[in-house]
Amino acid sequence: MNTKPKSQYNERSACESCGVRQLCLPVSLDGEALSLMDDLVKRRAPMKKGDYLFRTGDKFKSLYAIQYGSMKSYGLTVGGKEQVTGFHLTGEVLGMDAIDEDEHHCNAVALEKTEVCELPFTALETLQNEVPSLQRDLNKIMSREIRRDQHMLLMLGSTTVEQRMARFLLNLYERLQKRGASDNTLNLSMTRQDIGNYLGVAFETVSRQLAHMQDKGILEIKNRNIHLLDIETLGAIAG
Amino acid sequence: MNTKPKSQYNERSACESCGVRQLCLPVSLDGEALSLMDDLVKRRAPMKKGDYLFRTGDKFKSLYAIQYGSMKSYGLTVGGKEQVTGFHLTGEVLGMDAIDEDEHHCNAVALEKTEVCELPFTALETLQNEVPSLQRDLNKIMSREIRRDQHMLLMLGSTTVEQRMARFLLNLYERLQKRGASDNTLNLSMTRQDIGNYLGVAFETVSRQLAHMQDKGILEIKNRNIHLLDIETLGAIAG
DNA sequence: CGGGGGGTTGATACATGTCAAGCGATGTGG
DNA sequence: CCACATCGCTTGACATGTATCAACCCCCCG
Repeated sequence: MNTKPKSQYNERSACESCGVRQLCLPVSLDGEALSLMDDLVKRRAPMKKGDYLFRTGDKFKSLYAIQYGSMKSYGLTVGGKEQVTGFHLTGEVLGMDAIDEDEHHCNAVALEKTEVCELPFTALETLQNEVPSLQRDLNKIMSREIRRDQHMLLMLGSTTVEQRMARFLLNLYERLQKRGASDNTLNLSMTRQDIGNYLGVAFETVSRQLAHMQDKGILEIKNRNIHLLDIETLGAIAG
Repeated sequence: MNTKPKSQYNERSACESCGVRQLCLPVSLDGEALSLMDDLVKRRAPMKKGDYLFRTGDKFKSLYAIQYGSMKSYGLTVGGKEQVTGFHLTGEVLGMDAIDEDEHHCNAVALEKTEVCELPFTALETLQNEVPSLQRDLNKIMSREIRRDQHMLLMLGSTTVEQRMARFLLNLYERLQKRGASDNTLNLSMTRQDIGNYLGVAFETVSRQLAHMQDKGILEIKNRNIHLLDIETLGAIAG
């Protein structure tokens, strides 16, 4: 049904709503280039909680930009245990780890109802040749991902669990702020288990740390909603 | 003295010896492109232990490829404490975190006598336009860096220190193997303190863990030389 | 309504951080 | 070239934080 040229316009809307403009920011594309870009963006059927976007070993085809929802990525240790490597929020790009060896090196699974835009990579590379500014943008997006990961490393390097927890929460907070969140509430889509796995602590410890922070008046817990009350103190704990 | 065109040939040699061919691998450049590439690579004076390659806030100008030696990169927490984010060995590329916002976000300091090649980034981007394969290579290099960092995250996510230690050692081992190391000896250029900081444990614990592994016959410690005796067991501990 | 997964909380053992002392290697200045 | 100072490393003792096991509750979903 979507074979008519007009359908491209649908995709274009899709693209814009999925935030390609935001994602690629600072996107320096002019109208024409943007249109070319829009043409290559594919929509994907919405995923429900637990659906996989890709798995370890899958052939690399596309980058994915999260339109709404959230995902987690994880690898398996040699022992076969799950090891969470990251959480991905609306507006962020996944799959860049796969460019090098042409296959994915982690599993990406939706934590809630989630929709992504697909950016076929060969098309992206071709377009890169025609539009130098796109090449710059892609470099920047990848650079940002590198910085994000290194920031995480910095986060996890702390000795005390309280610090890691504080840094984790602040990190989520900042990422949401960047996306235009107005209030101080984090709607965690991941389980305590995921958080603990990610931070390298037992999930009971996550629970206790949160409770402790609540006691100190730093935040308020309502199931998976964390309302941050005292961001300054949280920052002080983070170090 | 080096103003004659011939001097470019020196630089070319420099480039090759610094491993641009290796670094950019799979480098698909043909002779002409490689020559262009060589032209843009700059040599840098050797650094001695403690010299800085760049610091947080420095304007981003170049990527750097380590010709020989090793470096560590670290950031500062809000509290002003050092937080090691990575160790970089011969043949690896630094500085990619800075592309996005045009300034460096960490400090890079030599851990021993070290020499790097400088790859001025604007020149690299220009050349990228002329040589599409270079663009692919750069994408791949950045992708590899992303994967490296995510692998580290996976490493640090474990609860037991023994595991982290094992993963750390194996990681170094693998990186050296890739660079053609033949024996199983790690010549650590970083202090126990750096390792502890990086792994999020007290440096005394690093010391004890190593001693413990030595007791079990997994490795042999001679100051900063770690001779791996039983890599299988080490892998089993790593999980 | 029942079941199950996720979350909290408590008790206990153990691992790790911290403080402290001493050792060894390295480099510097006399 | 040696002596000394310094830094890095190891090892011990102790207190504390965290993992682990277990019981229970809550909420969501079927």
